[in-house]
Amino acid sequence: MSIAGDLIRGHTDAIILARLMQTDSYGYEINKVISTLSDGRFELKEATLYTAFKRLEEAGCIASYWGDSGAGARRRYYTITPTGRETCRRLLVEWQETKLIMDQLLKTEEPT
Amino acid sequence: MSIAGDLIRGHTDAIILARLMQTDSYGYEINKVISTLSDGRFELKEATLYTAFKRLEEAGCIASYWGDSGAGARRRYYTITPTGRETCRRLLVEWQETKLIMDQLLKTEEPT
DNA sequence: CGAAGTACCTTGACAGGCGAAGTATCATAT
DNA sequence: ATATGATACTTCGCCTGTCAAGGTACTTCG
Repeated sequence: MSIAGDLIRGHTDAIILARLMQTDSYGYEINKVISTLSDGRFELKEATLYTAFKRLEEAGCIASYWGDSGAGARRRYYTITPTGRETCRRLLVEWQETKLIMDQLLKTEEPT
Repeated sequence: MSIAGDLIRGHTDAIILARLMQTDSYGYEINKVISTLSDGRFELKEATLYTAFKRLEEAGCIASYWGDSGAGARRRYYTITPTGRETCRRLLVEWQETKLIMDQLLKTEEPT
């Protein structure tokens, strides 16, 4: 992985929820979308992803149901709950804030 | 803390190195600077900070020396090494990249 | 003297990411 | 038939970084 795992830590939930804001989906697909959207530079490992699903479901942010498998194994679809939407919005705001603060903290006046 | 610790996770090293790019400093002061620059919204806990110093020193990114204490206890100053500068530059680039990718991943078309 | 500010350090618990390994289904090629 | 590869989910256990808590030590001020 080009971008280390610790950089995504704390953002996994936000990423997953943001995906589910668009449409219901399932693990395998979400992983692919993330990979695609990031040009292959971000990648959630399966273990990470499914752990996150479990965590989010326990937190009431998402709900799951078994869906039809187009081709291959059965799929467990996830849908975002109202709580999840709210959490997602909060996380998005936090991300915007984090960006600003980080930019401030990382500012250097190193002579070129 | 308004911004959860996990959001900075993986960025601590970058923050510290960026500070040391400006000037030599010591733990207590760096913590204050971070707090000031972020309007009190980011805060590295002491344990985290000193753990990071240790990690960075072992990695050859920083070096330390005992300095004079203006008032109060003795201070262990840290200075950034060439390796540290290089690491810092890399982390800054990674941060820029992370921002772009995250923005991409968090994009939602939620109707207002 | 005692309290408060400055300054550093360590231990142990906890949580999240992830390598690894396993299970199961279906399509396609051999 | 059977093997391979893509699809798809799950669990276990390790590793690493954060942090609460507690400790040490010096200086200044009342």
